Amino acid sequence: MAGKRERIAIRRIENLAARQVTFSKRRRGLFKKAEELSILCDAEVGLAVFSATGKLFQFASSSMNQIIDRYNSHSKILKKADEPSQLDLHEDSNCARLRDELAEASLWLQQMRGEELQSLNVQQLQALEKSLESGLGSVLKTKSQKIMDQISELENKVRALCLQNPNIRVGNFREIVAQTLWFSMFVSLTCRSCC
Amino acid sequence: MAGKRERIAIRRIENLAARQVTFSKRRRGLFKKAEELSILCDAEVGLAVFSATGKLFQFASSSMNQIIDRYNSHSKILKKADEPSQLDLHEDSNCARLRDELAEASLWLQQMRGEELQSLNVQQLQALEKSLESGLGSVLKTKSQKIMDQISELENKVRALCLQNPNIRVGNFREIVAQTLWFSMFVSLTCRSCC
DNA sequence: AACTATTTATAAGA
DNA sequence: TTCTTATAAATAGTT
Repeated sequence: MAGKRERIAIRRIENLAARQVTFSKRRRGLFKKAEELSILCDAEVGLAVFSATGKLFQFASSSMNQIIDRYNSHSKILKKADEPSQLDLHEDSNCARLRDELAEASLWLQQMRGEELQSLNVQQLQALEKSLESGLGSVLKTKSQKIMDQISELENKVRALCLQNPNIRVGNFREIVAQTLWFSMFVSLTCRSCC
Repeated sequence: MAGKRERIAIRRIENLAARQVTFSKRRRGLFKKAEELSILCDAEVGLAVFSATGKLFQFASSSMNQIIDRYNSHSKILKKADEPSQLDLHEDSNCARLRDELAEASLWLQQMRGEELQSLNVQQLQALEKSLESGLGSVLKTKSQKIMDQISELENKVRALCLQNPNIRVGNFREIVAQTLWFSMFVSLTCRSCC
């Protein structure tokens, strides 16, 4: 019949076939639990497994590169005074400062894009929200202005054409444009908050 | 008596305390299984877990750096090979590259804050707008979640107090809180988009 | 942190 | 490999 199961000791399985079967089964179980942990507990999880034959299996709740980046920035802090890496050995203080500044700027960028927010408290989130809203306002204003500029430019071109061609009257311009697809697109781009 | 256990759905545990307990339990289980797999099946295993609060937990059957190196050399085949690795470059050019990246990151930050927008065209402004909106959405979501966590934490504390003090009924909690300044603040912070 | 009723993972066999 | 099943192991809810 099926499995009279016994507990096994945790050491290398000598039999190749058994080792491969166990690898396949336990690998699936491990990846499943990794994913469950990331979902249930809102954790970022990265898992890489190389089989004895060299094949790579991986799981990442976000992306493996993002997790490796986060890992590096974390462990960099932990081993500040430890053995300096090859890069750090020849690095002058100016370069190190650049690195710190870049790390800080990157974190800010990530947070403005909505990542890495868990370490912020409610007040900090509130401040970030303000900043994003203000930035969004400026962007919308600039975009509208550029679109209006483009419209005036077009208007000038049409006016110039009209001077050469008396069959078209300048006063018609807005009406003509209003009937075109372009104008409705402009409107939808410009007035996103009001309509 | 102890645990009448039910199966749970695999999605984010809303209650903060329960989430933390489960994280702690399942994390231990996951790391144990990762180690067992590496020993039983002679595999190289690397596992990194960031808690929702940003804390790092890791396991590596050899060393994490070795595993990251091996991962990179594996996945490098899949990626475009024209990307110059920072290890291949001399320190000076590495430092110069840092400077460039910092300059670019700074410009991005400025632009997300609504400065230096004149050099962007309408399409780029549109993309920036999308990014800001998405970031703002995540920030709002995270903020709401943290506030709800704080509320359930408070709720748990009140519930505990009620158990010790029979004069207060648990059912009154929301009504009591609803009368306080705090609750109205919570509501205004949480429901900015709906009210 | 401990306790257990249950669910889940899996070792061995088919 | 895949399925089955007895059993070991993990863990959800409680204390």
